[in-house]
Amino acid sequence: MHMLGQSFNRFEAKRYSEQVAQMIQSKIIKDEIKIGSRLPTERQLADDLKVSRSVLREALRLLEASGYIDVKKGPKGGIFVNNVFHKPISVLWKNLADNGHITIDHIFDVRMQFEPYVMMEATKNATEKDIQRLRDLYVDVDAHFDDPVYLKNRNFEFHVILAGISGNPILSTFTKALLEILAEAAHNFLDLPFEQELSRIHREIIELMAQRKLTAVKKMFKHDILFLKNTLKKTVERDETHKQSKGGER
Amino acid sequence: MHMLGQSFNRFEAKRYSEQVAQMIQSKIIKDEIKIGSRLPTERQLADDLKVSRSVLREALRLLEASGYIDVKKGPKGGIFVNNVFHKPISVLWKNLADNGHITIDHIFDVRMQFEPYVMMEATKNATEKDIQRLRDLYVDVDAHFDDPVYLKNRNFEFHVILAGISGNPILSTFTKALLEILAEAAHNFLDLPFEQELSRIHREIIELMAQRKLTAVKKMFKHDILFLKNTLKKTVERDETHKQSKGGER
DNA sequence: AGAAGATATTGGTCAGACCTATATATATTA
DNA sequence: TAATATATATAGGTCTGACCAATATCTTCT
Repeated sequence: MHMLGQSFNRFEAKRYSEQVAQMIQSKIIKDEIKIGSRLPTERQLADDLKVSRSVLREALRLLEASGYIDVKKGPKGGIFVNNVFHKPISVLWKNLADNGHITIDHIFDVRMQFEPYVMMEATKNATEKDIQRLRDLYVDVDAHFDDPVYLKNRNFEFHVILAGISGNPILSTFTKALLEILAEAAHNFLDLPFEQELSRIHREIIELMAQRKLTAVKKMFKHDILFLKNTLKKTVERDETHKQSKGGER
Repeated sequence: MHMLGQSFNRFEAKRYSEQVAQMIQSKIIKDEIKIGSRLPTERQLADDLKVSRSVLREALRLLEASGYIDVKKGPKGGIFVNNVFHKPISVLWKNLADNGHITIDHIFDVRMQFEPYVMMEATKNATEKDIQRLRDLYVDVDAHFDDPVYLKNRNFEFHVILAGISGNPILSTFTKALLEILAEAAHNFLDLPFEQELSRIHREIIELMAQRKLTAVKKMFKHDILFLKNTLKKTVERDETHKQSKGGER
């Protein structure tokens, strides 16, 4: 690799892989590469950037770990750009939860601490368009009211969009990270009545937001989180107790 | 690679590189690999794990991005394990701050929101040993009271230790991430009187903690953060104004 | 003793081969 | 005709082995 256009970050990064990752990241951030688009193949990209495929791949691992891209195999596969703030901080985070170093309580202590703030900021900043976006999220929900996966995805997305409306990229990322960790810690818990109730609460929150009822929103939102917490704790604890009967030791 | 001991995460991860990364990560977390120790060379490790060096290196990039390891060149170089919660989330985060997508305000909005909570939890949970650890941090500070770098490191470490005492790994990681981003956004601002004042505040906080004066601690801590914010904002804004005279366009 | 240079160690990069999952088209069969 | 095999091409995943480059340490020369 001779030179990647310019130098980055004041002093040039050490490895080519880091430079490549930062360059692609910059282009994504600056919207020079559209979200959802597919980058050239590994071989092509490596060639374009004048680096070996190994270097390119190490760069991809970085971008992937930070959630900038998804990589899929096969034809119609490739390297896809996705919304930065819609992706987990790192695959390795999940492992933390799985190792028992992060508990449900840890997660909810943090959520209770700063998601209501996210909620407040979002309510203050929300434009009519934002509110509409939230409503749209649940517009087809009645048609899928028996589909737990559909509901779960909506309910997840709700929090992500909210963080986005807050206008603070850090909040977006943290929120997303927390939800990802939570999903892992809760062993991807899925329950229809539970998701239905969450949808109901969320839609109620949206309308309160539309009316800018700050206090009510905050109260409802805390209710939302606590409801989630209690349900999950019960399930997970029940799981833990039954664990002994399962063979897998790891 | 035939099999890495066991399978991970319920369903096996896709790539070997991810499996390797998770395996090494697990060993670090379980303390089977000591912090500070040096892993075998890339060639040796790849050989041990029955994977190619390429796969091993992609795994290293993941671990590095998540702060689990440091990699240095040359003899006496190699792969070093470091404290997970003492390292930045990712090199790419820094780039975000550098691109102006994350501002000082974003960072401090978040810090103000949840670091006081960290402070509270730490004060509640702190053992005598914890307090002593904090005092030790500043024990040699008088001898280095003219050394801004020394002070800066202590003041940084203070917040990290505090998050550790809180007992919530998520808070630790977020705190560290915020501080790393901040350092980048503030262009590694360094000023002697400023660091001296921070040291003073921190030592005061430690003594208030020792006496479990919750309210006083919280108040002092907020003061600490706001002082930091205001100082930084002034400096950074001044920097921004002078920017035009600098040639580098990037 | 001190400076200059040789050497060994370890990560960094490269090139090219082959493996594997998967979407799509084609052929086969009920 | 419609459902189901089977072939094929695409794009990532893995492997090998070579060579480059930074750096700590030892050696040699002044």
